[in-house]
Amino acid sequence: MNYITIKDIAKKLNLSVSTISRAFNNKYDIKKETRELILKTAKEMGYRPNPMAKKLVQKRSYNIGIVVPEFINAFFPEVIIGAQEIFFKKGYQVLIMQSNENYENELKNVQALENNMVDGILLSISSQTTNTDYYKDLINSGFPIVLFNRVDNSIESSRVVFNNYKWALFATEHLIDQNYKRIICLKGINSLILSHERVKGFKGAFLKRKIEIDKNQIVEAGINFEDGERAAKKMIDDNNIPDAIFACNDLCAMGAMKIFKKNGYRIPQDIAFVGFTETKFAELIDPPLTSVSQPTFEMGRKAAELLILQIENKGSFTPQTVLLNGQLNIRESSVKN
Amino acid sequence: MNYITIKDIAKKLNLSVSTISRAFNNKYDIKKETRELILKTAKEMGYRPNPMAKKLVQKRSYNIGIVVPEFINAFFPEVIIGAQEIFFKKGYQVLIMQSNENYENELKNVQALENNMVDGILLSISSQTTNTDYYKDLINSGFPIVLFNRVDNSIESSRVVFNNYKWALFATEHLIDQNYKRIICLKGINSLILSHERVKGFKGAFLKRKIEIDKNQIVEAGINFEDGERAAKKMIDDNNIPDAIFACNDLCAMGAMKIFKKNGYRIPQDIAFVGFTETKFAELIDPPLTSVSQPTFEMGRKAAELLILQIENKGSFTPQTVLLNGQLNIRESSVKN
DNA sequence: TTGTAAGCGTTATCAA
DNA sequence: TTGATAACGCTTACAA
Repeated sequence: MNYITIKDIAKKLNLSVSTISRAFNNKYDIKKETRELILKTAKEMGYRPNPMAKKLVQKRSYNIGIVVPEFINAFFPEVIIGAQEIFFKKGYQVLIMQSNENYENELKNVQALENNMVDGILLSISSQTTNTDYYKDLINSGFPIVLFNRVDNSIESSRVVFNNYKWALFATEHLIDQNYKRIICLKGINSLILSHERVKGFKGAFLKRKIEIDKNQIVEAGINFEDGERAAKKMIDDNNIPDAIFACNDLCAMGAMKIFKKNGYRIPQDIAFVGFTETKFAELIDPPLTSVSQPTFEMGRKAAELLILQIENKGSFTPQTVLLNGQLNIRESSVKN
Repeated sequence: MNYITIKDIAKKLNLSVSTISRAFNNKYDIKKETRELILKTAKEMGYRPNPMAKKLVQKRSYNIGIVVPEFINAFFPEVIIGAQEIFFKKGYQVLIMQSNENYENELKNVQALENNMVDGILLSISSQTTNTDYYKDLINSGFPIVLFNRVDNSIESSRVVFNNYKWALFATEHLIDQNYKRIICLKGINSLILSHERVKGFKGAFLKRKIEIDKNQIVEAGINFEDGERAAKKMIDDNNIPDAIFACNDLCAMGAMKIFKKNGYRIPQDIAFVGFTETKFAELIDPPLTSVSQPTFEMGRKAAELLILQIENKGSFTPQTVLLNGQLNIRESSVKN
């Protein structure tokens, strides 16, 4: 749309293009008045620097790639907003890709971003990603990658993760404190580290309180509504009814709640519920669901900062891990009055 | 990461750079064997074209901007995925910005995208946007913009919208057919055209069935859960209880449902409910909510196609409007058995 | 069918 | 403090 270049400004002011260029990058010496004149004229002429030319000569794309497994729950969009906030301020553009929880897509996305010469990538791996060799090679070749939320511990990179252990422990303690006795943990997706950490936190709470725990207290479920429904149905069929449930995921909790309610169980009088990864609906359902909320925007901001740090200090850089804290939002579903 | 250029290939094969370039853009004459040799060698050498150089000389950024009002509900993320699918195939990168339902942000986003020299913008205006002069000027200057979902009819551009009128009419007819008599419409955000269209559809159904309609049947509510709660409370306080409610938004419907349920009303026996803009939770709540679902991904795809069309046929281009159809998902909330 | 060379809009080196 | 000029990697007239 805009064809005014530094050449045009140079011609108009009878200066050289280098002077014009310098006026915009105030790291060089230039007379104050000249500089002001140039800036003023540029504005008048409606000049806008051409980012492509700049990128070409600087051999930097100022593009960042973000690869997430899904885009439908509010979680990742919120992380992305947080990250974008930081990148935008620092002059980076963000290219967002989603893998749809599929490893092939994920790999393609990363490669597409490489082809677009992004300066770095923020990556949250899909639940189906088991082979991370490509990412390891990429990192070893010096390419800046920061993992967030869904990480693989065998990859040596900076990472931003939620303290799943600690908050699962707190959530479980909350149930123990309410004097619930038969507490069940609904486990999330098996392939994700964060699922295991949450289960570990669940166990940790019992350990801390010196209460014995039975392995039947851990039930494989999943992260979807249907997974919770299925798990609840099985408990009812087996006539194995707990008095409290800690679900590793809100949706799963909500599915189980629906089935129990349908079968006449009252919440929390008969069965108490605690969820994890607060969704917007936690407080809207009946009864409102106690859940652990995560600092999504903060996660994005931190990840972005780590990546920029790495990009701008290539070479002298050691991977860092940021562990984020959350909040236990206690609501009716877990409190007998 | 990758420093192999066409020069390197040229040197290695004793050819000129132009021949190499031509091998990759098969619109020029070039001997088949040379071409194949070049492609093979390029691959072996690990050559990747530098997008910045290409963009600089072609004076095209191959960047597209998408500006949405929010990012939290699944609606816009899904539209974006659909759009990205098309753009990606055609070699465009997508820059996503969100205005947080704020006009100032929206304007800043559009201007930031202009500065990044995007080739075009997909825009869905915020609920607070009343002044669209900037966008009109931009369009008049020849800049390709396609509006989607949240549009302003005074802007002359291509647009992709949902047929709100038609589907609100269908949804309302569904209630009339069930023989509900006192039907209320909960209206959405007043500043959005789509709210008015849905109300028009509501009225249209009565007109079609030759049933008189009272203006008290339209109640100002909003699009949030709390808006629905508030509206329901008021009806209860006023002792003005309908036997069916058509809410212009699922969340609003769910808020109202919660209050009525809490006050002992049964759904659908006492009050039937129909929502709009299906959320993932429509079928998960109790009872499952009848709602109109929209083709979100399709909306993104169509908008992307229109924008590409416009970008690639600059000059000879007339704005088009695409009107999308949805689906009425009938569930328990609106059907007495 | 291939090569030469100018040019895209910047930055950056060197000289003045 | 400023200017001339090469360079970034590619495309594209024009020439051969």
